[in-house]
Amino acid sequence: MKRKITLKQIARELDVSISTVSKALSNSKEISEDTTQKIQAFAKLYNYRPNNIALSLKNRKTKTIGILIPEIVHHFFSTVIRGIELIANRRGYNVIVGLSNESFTKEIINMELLANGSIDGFILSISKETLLKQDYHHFNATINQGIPIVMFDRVVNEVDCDKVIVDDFNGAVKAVKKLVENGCKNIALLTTMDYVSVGRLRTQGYLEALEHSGIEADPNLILKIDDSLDVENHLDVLETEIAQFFQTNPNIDAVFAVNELYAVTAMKVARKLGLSIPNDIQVIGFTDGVLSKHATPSLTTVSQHGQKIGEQAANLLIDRLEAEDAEMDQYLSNNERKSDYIKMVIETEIIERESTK
Amino acid sequence: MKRKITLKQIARELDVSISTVSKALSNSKEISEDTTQKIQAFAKLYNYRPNNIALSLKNRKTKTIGILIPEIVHHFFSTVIRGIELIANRRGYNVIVGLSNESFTKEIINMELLANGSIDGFILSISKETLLKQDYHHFNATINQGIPIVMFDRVVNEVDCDKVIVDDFNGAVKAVKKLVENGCKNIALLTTMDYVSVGRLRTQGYLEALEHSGIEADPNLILKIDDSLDVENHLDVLETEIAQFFQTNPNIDAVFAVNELYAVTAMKVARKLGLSIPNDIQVIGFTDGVLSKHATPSLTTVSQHGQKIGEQAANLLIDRLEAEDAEMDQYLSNNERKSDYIKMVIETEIIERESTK
DNA sequence: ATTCTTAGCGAAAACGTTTTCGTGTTGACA
DNA sequence: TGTCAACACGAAAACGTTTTCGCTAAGAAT
Repeated sequence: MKRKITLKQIARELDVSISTVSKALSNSKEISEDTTQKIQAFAKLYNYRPNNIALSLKNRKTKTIGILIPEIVHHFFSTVIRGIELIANRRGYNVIVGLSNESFTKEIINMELLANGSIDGFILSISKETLLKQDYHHFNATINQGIPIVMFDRVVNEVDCDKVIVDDFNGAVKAVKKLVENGCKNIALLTTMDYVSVGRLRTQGYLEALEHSGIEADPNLILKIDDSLDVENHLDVLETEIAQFFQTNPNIDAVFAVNELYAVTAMKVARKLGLSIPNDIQVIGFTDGVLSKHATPSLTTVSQHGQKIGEQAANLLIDRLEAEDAEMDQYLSNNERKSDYIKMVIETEIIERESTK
Repeated sequence: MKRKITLKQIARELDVSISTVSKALSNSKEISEDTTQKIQAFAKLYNYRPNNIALSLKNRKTKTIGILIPEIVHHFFSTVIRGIELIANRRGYNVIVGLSNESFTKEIINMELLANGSIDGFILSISKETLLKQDYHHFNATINQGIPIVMFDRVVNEVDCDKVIVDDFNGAVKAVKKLVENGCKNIALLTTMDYVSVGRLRTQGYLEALEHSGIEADPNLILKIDDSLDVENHLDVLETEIAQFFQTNPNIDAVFAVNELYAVTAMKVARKLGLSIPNDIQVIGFTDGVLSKHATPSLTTVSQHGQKIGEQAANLLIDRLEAEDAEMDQYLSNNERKSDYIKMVIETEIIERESTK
């Protein structure tokens, strides 16, 4: 087992100073061609690579981005990560991933852990518990420490930073309008409790589209599902709830669901009740994941372009990180270069499949 | 914006030496109670936290694990990550994620990048291209540098390291035997090309189960699908291929598929052909993902326990890392403590759902 | 009064870099 | 021969820690 070789070892071996080795390897013209050749050859032979940690310490930057998300086993979040990783790698950064598991405490712990030098900036999506508590001090604290944050999807006005969001409102509007155009009169909404902002926005979009179409919203056609319990493992609860909903409202001719799971479950339940999709009921879901694509019938969805969100978030963060460098060079104080944060909105797109006409 | 405070600043502020501050904060009894109190109070006030990078450099260990996987938008891999992250966090480690995107070159680049001090060890699953090329020098090189590797799922005998694998062979055997017990006579196999080891093992399990049940394997009932092309975006190709397969083999009464996608697609195609599941055809898939759970009918699968794999892999790696520390303390050379690598096999489990009787 | 402990603290090295600033040697030029 | 620039290299600081070792002063022991 040969440990990685260091500058010091090369220097000793070749009987020169550490500085000389360093300079030679960076092709400084301070060093004679002879020595440079010799050193580079030796370095190549022993496969020398500078130690990242030492560089990080010296440069006071790690070239690493911290990603903090509520859950990784989730199609949307993993596509976002893919987007981040793509851009990050292309621009010379690594990504380190932390999972909050929707927990406020784990979110804080993870942030503090990473904020102590391990990363240059964060890309994150807020956990449900944090949204419930409405306690955002840890975000502001890290920003105050000079560590920039880019939030995506689940964002919040109380924190001043770059944001990349899905146009949840308009996505919902588009979806519901499509159902209206397809002739639906009694469009049901399957949504979550309101504290997750995206759910609220989608609900608002639903209402807006109805109003704009001259249809009066019927509160009976809105089913709010408590997602504080682990729905994935209580599918039966979800199914019976939706079944009851359908039975007490037999006039429903369309369903707009704020996520994929609700949508496919609604389809499943509908068919069990003898309803045909899309003939009796048309369905559109939010989030274009693997379920939608492979469901039978395949599900028309509002695609959020997760990968694009990740890419934009990564670009925003890295832009800001490198702008900071430039500012340092130009002796600009933080006050002069006033923080004008960007809120980037990613347009949604309706992917038409078999669950609508 | 206040940058994070350092030992040096505390020392200057309180007019003591850096050493004193460091010792006081670690409650060394070299320092008087008075001074300790004063320093700790000050540190708390300014929210002092030691700089991770500096610690990493000093201790020559980063307390981070590098994960290298072919693809993140994939239910199995994300559950593995979740398992790794769970254990890693619990044992005081962070995880940094790299994606090879099934590319040999990206795999190498990522490894070299992280191996230069950024991480203490790797947990990885080999990319398809690497498996095709059968070039594993980069794995052996990093191991030789003293960086331990734990491989999972897609492993290879040519590299000497800890491994965590699914019992692909027995999983397939169990699945096919179940189909036989359910009365199926003509069990089809939907598999991939052989170079991905897991596909090969599952195929072998299929053959073994048939033989053991006294059924002669019919080559016509085996469909090898070329997964070098991006199947997800060429679903139609997959569907027609399977449709043809069904039509030329109308005697098929069961399907065993080596992954989830093939299985649900087979179900979809079967139903389009007017076949009923599970009455006309029973289906079992490998990999228990989100598709299986929510398909209609829901799919009976061989669960791989991805999270458990991740947990075991993380434990193996961290155990080895910390064993190294202990060895150092005991002045044991690498030769004495001979590397006896562990190959851990995670048993599969059949999750019965609606696609079988 | 002298020596010995011991408590309490600081100096310095080390981890692996990069970079600034010297410094000695050479050759050219006056 | 003396001066000067250019060349080639080394010493040292800095990034933020931890830890070993040494030092001083005070009190105890002789």
